[in-house]
Amino acid sequence: MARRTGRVTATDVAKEAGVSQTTVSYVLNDVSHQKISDGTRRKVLEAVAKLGYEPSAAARALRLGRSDLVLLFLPDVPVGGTLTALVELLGDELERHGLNLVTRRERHAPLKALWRELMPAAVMTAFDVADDDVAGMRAAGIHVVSAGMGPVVAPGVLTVPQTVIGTMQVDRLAATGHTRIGYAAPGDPRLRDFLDLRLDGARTACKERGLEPPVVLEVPLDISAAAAAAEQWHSAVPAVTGVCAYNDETAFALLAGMRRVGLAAPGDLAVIGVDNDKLAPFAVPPLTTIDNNLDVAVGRLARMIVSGVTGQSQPQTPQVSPLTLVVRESA
Amino acid sequence: MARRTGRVTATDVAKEAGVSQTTVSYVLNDVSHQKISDGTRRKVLEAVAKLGYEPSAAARALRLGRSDLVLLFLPDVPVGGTLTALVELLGDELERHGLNLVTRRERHAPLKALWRELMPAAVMTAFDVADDDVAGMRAAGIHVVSAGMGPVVAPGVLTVPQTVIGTMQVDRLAATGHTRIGYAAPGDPRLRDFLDLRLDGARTACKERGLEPPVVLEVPLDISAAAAAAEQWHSAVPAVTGVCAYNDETAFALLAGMRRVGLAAPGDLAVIGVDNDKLAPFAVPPLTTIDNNLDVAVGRLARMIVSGVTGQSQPQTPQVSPLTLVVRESA
DNA sequence: TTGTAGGCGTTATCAA
DNA sequence: TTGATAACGCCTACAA
Repeated sequence: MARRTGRVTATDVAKEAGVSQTTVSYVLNDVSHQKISDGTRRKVLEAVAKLGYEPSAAARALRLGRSDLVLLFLPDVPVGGTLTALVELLGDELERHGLNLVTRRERHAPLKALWRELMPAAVMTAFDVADDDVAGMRAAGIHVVSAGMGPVVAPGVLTVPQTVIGTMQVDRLAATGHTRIGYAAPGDPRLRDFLDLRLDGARTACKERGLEPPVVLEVPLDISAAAAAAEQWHSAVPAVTGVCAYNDETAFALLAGMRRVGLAAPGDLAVIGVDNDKLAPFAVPPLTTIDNNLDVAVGRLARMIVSGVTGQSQPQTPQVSPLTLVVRESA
Repeated sequence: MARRTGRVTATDVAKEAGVSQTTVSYVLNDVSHQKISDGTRRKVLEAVAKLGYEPSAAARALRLGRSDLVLLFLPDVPVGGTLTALVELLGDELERHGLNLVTRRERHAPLKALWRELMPAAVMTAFDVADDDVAGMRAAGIHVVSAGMGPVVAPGVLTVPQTVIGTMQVDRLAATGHTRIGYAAPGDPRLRDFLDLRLDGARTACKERGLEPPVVLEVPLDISAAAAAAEQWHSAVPAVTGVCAYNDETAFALLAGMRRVGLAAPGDLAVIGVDNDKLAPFAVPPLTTIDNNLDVAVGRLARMIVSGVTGQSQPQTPQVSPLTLVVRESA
């Protein structure tokens, strides 16, 4: 008695097609070193269609020692437009290859417990990850791809160079004549790691140009606080005339604060963001920003993963995500 | 010879603890009808910790006939803040209960193939789903929860009443003295279904108040186009003085367009959005909008799912997501 | 070219 | 209170 659950199994298909279950498996996975007669193949496929058979992912994973899951570990930061887009794009791309994306936040699950439990085909981390963790996963036959943010450049790593972001912001402000630079830091402490890197980039760029280091003020997503920061920059001596915002959200808040105290961009204070948020063109004035071109980066990541999983080991050269300046009116 | 893969199995734990593999299973799942002596339990747990054992999700799923995956089907619309938040919140909540969220877009995968393949513990759909599909899943022991958008009110369904959104927008405009209403439709055709419902709500509200039906214009995320629409509303006879925007994005575009042609909100044209986007307070002027309180709604959904999966069948009463008006300055 | 048989790691039934 | 043992559905040497 096999049939206790309502599930249609490969054995059912075999019975329906009048062949052995082995043959069904061969047909479905079209094994290269096996010749299947056309008649047999057709019979099997018909039976599959007729019964509506779907292979059990669990059984397959158990047998193969790896599932068709791809684990995405995200840093524990508030999801902005950037990470959202990453998840969406990646999910779409992977599912096109029969892979399923499972997303987790760093904090909740110890990385190791999860990959051991799930036996994913690949793990991707959106932050730099400890070398021995990577080694463990690789040893278990899992393909690891990480999107680091630091200066690390290694095989299997796609680097989104956070420091360069800060540098590009300062470059733009300097190019438009600003010599006293401010930096608008976000309120959320969880963004600390990213902030430090971007800020580093900005500091370096200032130093290289012989400018004073940027004047860092916190600009939370609150108009009053943003207004206070704006005034502080504006009334400093010498006055800060251009501000790098941590991201577009912060830039929006800053612009709103400036408006409240009668300061205009870019005249009184130029503002440049990061992310090229969907709403950036509609800011007042339209927001100049840095676009991280995530769609391009994610395409590469997805390709790395897919080619890794499907065996054809890609060149695996280190990749750096392209950053572009989007000039509008605020800086 | 068992050890071919590097995996630590329950058998390894048993050997280490000097008990049978069965006992390990009992301890780990603390089966209620089984008494385990404290000494045995301790030995097992120590062995688990020492070896770093993690149960195989695949084996478990195969044996149980259901995995710990929860399948989320999203409508094929551009992910706005709303859906993003939903995915994030739901994922966080579920992982707290050991469930893993897998997200798919409607278009790509036929619903049926996917749940048959994955044997998920639960399926959640962010749209109304065909009754026989639901029946099929329920028959397979899968818990189904859907977040419908229509007027359907059924057990296991959380309704986000899209029509009410339109109604509330008109209500607000009417309450502030507007009698000629406009409706700003988004450019993306994939939003059609949502649009129709929201627009219906707006139409109904107008009719009930004895107002003309809303003047519908398309406002894509493009300043020039938005400007043209704004002028058209403003110069109509009688002039449209208040506009319901499909969502906050559309509202931002509209406000930007108005600015370009010298129209001010709410004086020349009042604008009310939907979503309470993070950036809404920073619009010029700050955007009045409808908040769908997704966090609340998602909390309920997650609870429905978790309680369904863990067995304790919740009341399962139909739920309606709470909508609130957030008054700022644009309307 | 097709079929037989064994095992992947778990849970659950039954006997000890 | 504990331990053998049989599935769960699939893949894959190996035999026919």
